[in-house]
Order: sequence, then C-alpha cells, then structure tokens
Amino acid sequence: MGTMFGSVEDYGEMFRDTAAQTRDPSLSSENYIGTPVVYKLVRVAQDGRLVPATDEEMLEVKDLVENNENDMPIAPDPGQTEECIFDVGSPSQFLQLDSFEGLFQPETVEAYTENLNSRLECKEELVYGSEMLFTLPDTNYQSSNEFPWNEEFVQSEVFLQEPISFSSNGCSVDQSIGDVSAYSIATGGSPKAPALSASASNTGFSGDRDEICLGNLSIKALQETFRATFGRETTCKDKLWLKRKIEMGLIRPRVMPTNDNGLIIGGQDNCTGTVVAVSKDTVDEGRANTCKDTPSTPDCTDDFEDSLIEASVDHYSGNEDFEGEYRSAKRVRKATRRYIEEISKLEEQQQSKESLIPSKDERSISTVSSGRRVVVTRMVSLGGSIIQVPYVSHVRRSRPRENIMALGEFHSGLWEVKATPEESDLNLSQTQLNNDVNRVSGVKSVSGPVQKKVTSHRQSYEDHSKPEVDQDTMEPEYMDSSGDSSDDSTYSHADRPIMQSAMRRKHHRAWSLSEVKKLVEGVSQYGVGKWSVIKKLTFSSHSYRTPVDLKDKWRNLLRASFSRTPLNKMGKHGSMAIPSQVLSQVRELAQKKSHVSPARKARMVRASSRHVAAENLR
DNA sequence: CTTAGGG
DNA sequence: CCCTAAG
Repeated sequence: MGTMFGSVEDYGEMFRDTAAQTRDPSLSSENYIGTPVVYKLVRVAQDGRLVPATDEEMLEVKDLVENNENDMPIAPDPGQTEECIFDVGSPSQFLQLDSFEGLFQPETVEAYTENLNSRLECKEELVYGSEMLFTLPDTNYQSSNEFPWNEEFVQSEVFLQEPISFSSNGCSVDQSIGDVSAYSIATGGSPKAPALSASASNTGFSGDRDEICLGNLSIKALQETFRATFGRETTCKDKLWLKRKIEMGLIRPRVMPTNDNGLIIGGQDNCTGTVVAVSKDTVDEGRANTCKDTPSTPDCTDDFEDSLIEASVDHYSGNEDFEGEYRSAKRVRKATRRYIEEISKLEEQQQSKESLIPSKDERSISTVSSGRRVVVTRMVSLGGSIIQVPYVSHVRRSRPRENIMALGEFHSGLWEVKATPEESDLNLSQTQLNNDVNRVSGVKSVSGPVQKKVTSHRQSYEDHSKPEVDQDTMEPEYMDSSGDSSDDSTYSHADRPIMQSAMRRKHHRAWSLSEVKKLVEGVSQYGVGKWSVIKKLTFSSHSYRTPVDLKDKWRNLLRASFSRTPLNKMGKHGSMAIPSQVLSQVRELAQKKSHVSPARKARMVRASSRHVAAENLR
C-alpha cells in the first residue's frame, strides 16, 4: 500500500486513540472531539462482500477530502464524482483502512461526504455505488472486531436488492437487516427506534415539485430550504448538492405511493458499477449518546442518522457500459437513505395491510408506472415482512430465463414421483416409475397423496433395473439422474430461487446409432406406434428415452429415410449419418404401416410375458 | 395413460 | 425436445 494508505491508517490509529480516551466515562461528555467514530472506506463487491479500499480509491477519497478543505468541491474526477462539499477537518476523520490488503478489486469509486458542522466528530457521508452491498454472512468482518456491523453498520439500499442475496445466506442476515433499517430510520438518535417513527417527521414535505426553481436561490436560502425539508441545519455550501438533496427530499415522498400498486422511484436507473461504503467503526458503545449530549454538536444525532452507508443500485443497465452511462451528465441521484426509509415505511404498511399478501415467500409481480417510467415491482419477503422492490436482477442478466413453462413444473421443489398405486402389474408400474423418475420433466405431476416414498420406489426400481437388454446396460439409471443433477449443481446456489425451475430442462441426448438400431428393432417387433411397448421392452435400460422420444426419433428417421440425399458421411449437424441400411429398414417398416403380423404379435406377447416373468423373478 | 401431430 | 389434443 502506498503512502496514502499509510497515512490513512495512521489517522485511524489516531482515532482509535481518541476513542480509547473517550472510553473513560469522565471524559465522555465534553470530549466530543474524541468521539470514537472511525470510518472505513470499503467497497462493496458485486457479490456483496465488503472489501477494503485500494490505494487508488483511498487516494481518490483523500483528494475529495483534501480538496474539501478549501471548501471547494473539487472532485478528482469530474466524471466520476458528484459535486459535493466537504468541510470537514481532515481526512483523518474519514478513513481507516485496516489490514485488508489484497481483497480489493479496483473499481470506480465514489464517495460523497457532507459535514454538517465542520467538526470531525459528526459528519454525514453519502456514498453511492451500484451493485448491492449485502453479504453479511460471508464476509470476513465477523472475525474482525475492527469491523463491527451490528446496528451501527447501516446498510441502506438493502431493500433494493434481490432477495436471493439474503435468502441464501440464512436468517441471521434478516436479523441484521432489521436492525439496520431501524437504525437508519430513527430520527431520535436511537438506533432502536422503530422504523416508522422516523420517516414520518421527515416526509411532511409533500412539496411543490416546481421546486426546481431552487436554482435561483442563494446558498443561504437553499440551506434554509434544506432545514425546512429535513428538519435540520446544514452547513453545506454547495448549491448543487443542496438542491439535489432538497429535491430528493421533496420528491421522494411523492413518488412513493402509499398503496399497493405503487412505489418505485423515478430516475432510479442511473447506474454505477461499484460501491463505496463508508462504515463507521464504533468503538464505544455509548457513543451515540455521548454525541447527542454534547452541547456543541447539535447536529450530532442527525449526522449519525445520516451516516449510514448508501449505495445506489443499478437495476437496469449492464456493467459494461455503466462507466459511460455513469459519466453521462445528468445523473440522477437515487435511492439513498431516504428511499430506504420509504421502503421501510412501505414495508410497514404492507405488514399492516397484510392479508392481501400470502405469508409465503411471495413474489407477486406487478407493473407500475410512475410518470413516464414503468417499473415492474414485486413483493419480496425480507426478514419476515413483505416489501416491494423493483423487479430486476443483475444475476439473471447473464443467464437468460429459460423456458418459462418449466417454471410450473417445480413448484413444490420436491422431487415428487408419480405413483401408480392401482397398477396391477408391479413390474409395469416399476418401469413406468423409472421413466418418471428419470425423465426430468417427469417430475411434474402428482396425483393423489405425494406420500409415496420416492426412495422406496427408486430403490425397488433399481433393484430389478438390471435390464436383460444388451448394450448400454445399467449406466443410464444412475448416469442419467446424476447427470441431471450435476448439471444443476453447476449453477450458483445464489440463483436457486429463480433458476431452480428454469434449470430443469431436459437435456438433449443425441441418439446413438445403437439406439437407433434398437429403435428400429423395436418397431419391427412391435410395430410403429407402439412406443410405450418399445420403450418398456426394448429401451428399458434407457431411462432417458420416453415413448414420445422414440416416436419423435422415428419420425426423424422416417424423414431421413425418405430424403433424397441420404447424407453420405456426416449428418447436417455433425452427427453421424444413419447407415443407409438402417434407413431402408425404416422405410420398409414404415410401409408396413403400423400393422403387426399375427406372428409378430404372438412374439410380442411372448416377449412381454417373458419380460414380466423376468421382472417377477427379481 | 398413450398416441399423434404440431411447434 | 416440448406441448396438446385426442382416444
């Protein structure tokens, strides 16, 4: 790490020292300057992990901070940062990097800071980024007390995130979220304050939208407006920032509907690819109170309230062009703490309204238009409650949804096996079961009680699954099923909720020549159209071939056999061409239509009974 | 459920 | 390969 890093770290140390001081009860009340709040610059990786900032990012932020000392919003990179005022004392207040080197992946960094009273003990930091920042369970912060999340670590945009992010991580996350949201909303400075208490006081401004004449206001006026809007003072001197902030404060409440059909914020699609999260490292438990009690820092609590991590999520644009789009001039600020508050409020409402929403992990999708923008939202259960979030997924982006029909097939998510209880012929039922079990889509329906134990069926099938059929013996059974599942397992578990059903597509399995021959043989024995029989008797070992498959294949063979150009060597699609001999055989059989000679019929019966007998022996 | 046929 | 309609 470069020098910057070192210095930052030093600052951090400095901070910790002061923190240690204030731990002394006798000092706590007056020594506000020593308020043990340590900030860390972290970035939220795409997968949600929190990773410490890199040198570059640190530099960037430092620039921000330093420039700020001149009270001039000089951003290191105009394209990447927004105007902002930083009238804080020194960088030391901001950053502390711990020993996280190596974890960081350089990405665009954006950090916005705002200090309301130019004191280092209280400040507001706004950080924007895109990819959501949630992954509590997997991060290593837990092993490091340097990174206490608890309630102090406030995650704001959480609710915009795809549910899967949490669901796969266990309930502890939900808990955390709960705490977090509560904290972020609390106005009274009490982290424990109920979510609702907060937003109410802030959203009184149902304001005139034509407030865009803010541009003509002086800084003073803007500050005043700010105060009116947010109920607190600000020393921010940046017009743009103030305007934006105020607009956000004014607009957001309006956009957020209070009913079921609503929500969703307009102009929320500006994108960012990265996230910078600045978290506060609370060294002292009683910090908040200490701060609040400090006479000379009236804004303290507000600041604390504000000093949560904020990140905006890009829902609609890919990562690729995010850079360009991000830099595009009129970026609209979006989804920050306030948005979260609203979400929470909405959540609250949802809860109270309840009854409308299934208690399940419901995902009702609805389309909502907000102004010009049409947004699809859906209900998502988060920590037991239901909230409405934009229906987007960056996960799915990479992997297009597959056949939707498949969605219906796996509702229960259980491998239900169709049972044929009334089936008199045990062997037959077994075999059929076999088919169903192995046929991927065969998992579909269940008639009657599902109680039939899958295992027992499977077991019994496997017991006598030893086919009397020659080649390719056995293998299909295990190979097939395991093959299927292994296919699935290659997909990220995080995608599970969404993908699980889509995943279930029957894979194509090329017909081998031996299979074709067998098919022809089967047809010759039992006749065209007796797919079920052929399947049962001739393809008993090929679990993956269903009667329909046979039929389809036969159709193809037929077509091929009558084709003028018998494809000499390789089939069109690279598959082995079917020997002309076989094809002629097919043609011959086809001509005989489906009718089976009495002799064949007898033979068939015999074969069948033989088969049955064989089965019974097992 | 099995077949046939269309997609 | 999937789906559906028809026995």
